[in-house]
Amino acid sequence: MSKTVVPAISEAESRVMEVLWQHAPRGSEDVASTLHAETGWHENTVRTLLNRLVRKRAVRATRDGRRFLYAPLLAREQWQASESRSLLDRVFGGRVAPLLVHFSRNEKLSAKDVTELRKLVDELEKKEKRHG
Amino acid sequence: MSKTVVPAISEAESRVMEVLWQHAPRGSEDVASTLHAETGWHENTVRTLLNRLVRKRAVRATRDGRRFLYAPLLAREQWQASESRSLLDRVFGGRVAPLLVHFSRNEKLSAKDVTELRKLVDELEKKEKRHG
DNA sequence: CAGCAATAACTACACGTGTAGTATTCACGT
DNA sequence: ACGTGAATACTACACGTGTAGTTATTGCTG
Repeated sequence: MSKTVVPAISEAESRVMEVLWQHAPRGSEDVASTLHAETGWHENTVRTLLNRLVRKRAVRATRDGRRFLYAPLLAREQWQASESRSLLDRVFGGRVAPLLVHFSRNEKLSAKDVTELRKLVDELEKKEKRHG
Repeated sequence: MSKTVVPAISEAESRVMEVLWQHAPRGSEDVASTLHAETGWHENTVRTLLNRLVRKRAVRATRDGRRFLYAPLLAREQWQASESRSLLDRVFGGRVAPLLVHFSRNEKLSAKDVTELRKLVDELEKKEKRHG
C-alpha cells in the first residue's frame, strides 16, 4: 500500500527486465546475447542498462566468481500494476470504466477474451451482491 | 490505419492538453492560470509547453490580435488510444485479456462500472453470435 | 609470471523533458 | 509618434535515456 519506491523503469530498461523475468539469475553476456538477437543492441548497451537497473534496485547483482549474476528484484506483476496505474491516472483521469470501455471497444477481442471478461463480470456482480 | 505521426506527448505536456481539451480555443494566459492553480507552474513553463506542443503539431495556434489562441489538433480519444496501445504492447505483450483482468481485479470498480462492463460484454457476445 | 581474453566500470554525447529566466516585439493609450 | 506593458520568442540548464566507446581489472593459459 506504500507509494512505489522504485524509480521509473525506462522503455529500454523494461526490455532487459523482460529477459530477466523469463529466466534468472543469469550473466550479463547471456542477457546481452538474448537482447542482441531481439533488438541488435550492443553488449555494452545492455551492460549499461543492467547497471542502471541495479542502481534503481530493480535488479540484484550477485558475484559469481569473476562475473555477476543478475536477477529481478522488481516483480513483473508489480511493474505491470504501477505502469497500469500510471496510465489510468495520466490518461483516463483515474477512472477505470472509461479505460475498460476503450479497450473493449478498440481492441479486437478473441472469443476467449470475451469469455474471460464475462467470467470477470459475473465474479464482480456476485461480489457486489454479497457486500451490498 | 497509419502509424501515429504525432511525436510522444510528455507528462507535463499532457496536462496542458487536458486543459485545452476541456475548453478551446483559449489564450496562453488562460491556460497558464488554470494550470498555475492546478500545479503551481510558472506562466513561462506553460508557454514553453504550449510551444513544444505546437511544434509537435498537437496544438494549433491562431493569431488573435496581439496574442494567440490555442486549440488541440490531437483529439483526446486519439491520444488515449495511442497511450493505451503503447501500454498494451510495452507491458502486456500486446495481449488484451491479461490487461483487462489486471484492471478488473486490481482496481476497485463502482457498481456503475460493473453495469457498464456487463453491457459491454453483452454487446460483445451479441456481435460474436452475429458473426459466428 | 606475463599477457590475453572476458567482465566490469567509467566516460561520452545528443536528444527530450521539467522548469524557468531574459530578450524582443508590437498594439494601445496619451 | 512614442513609450510601456503584455504576450511572444529565444535561451538555459540539469537530469534521464538511448546508445555506445574506452579503460581498468582479473582469472586463466601457456
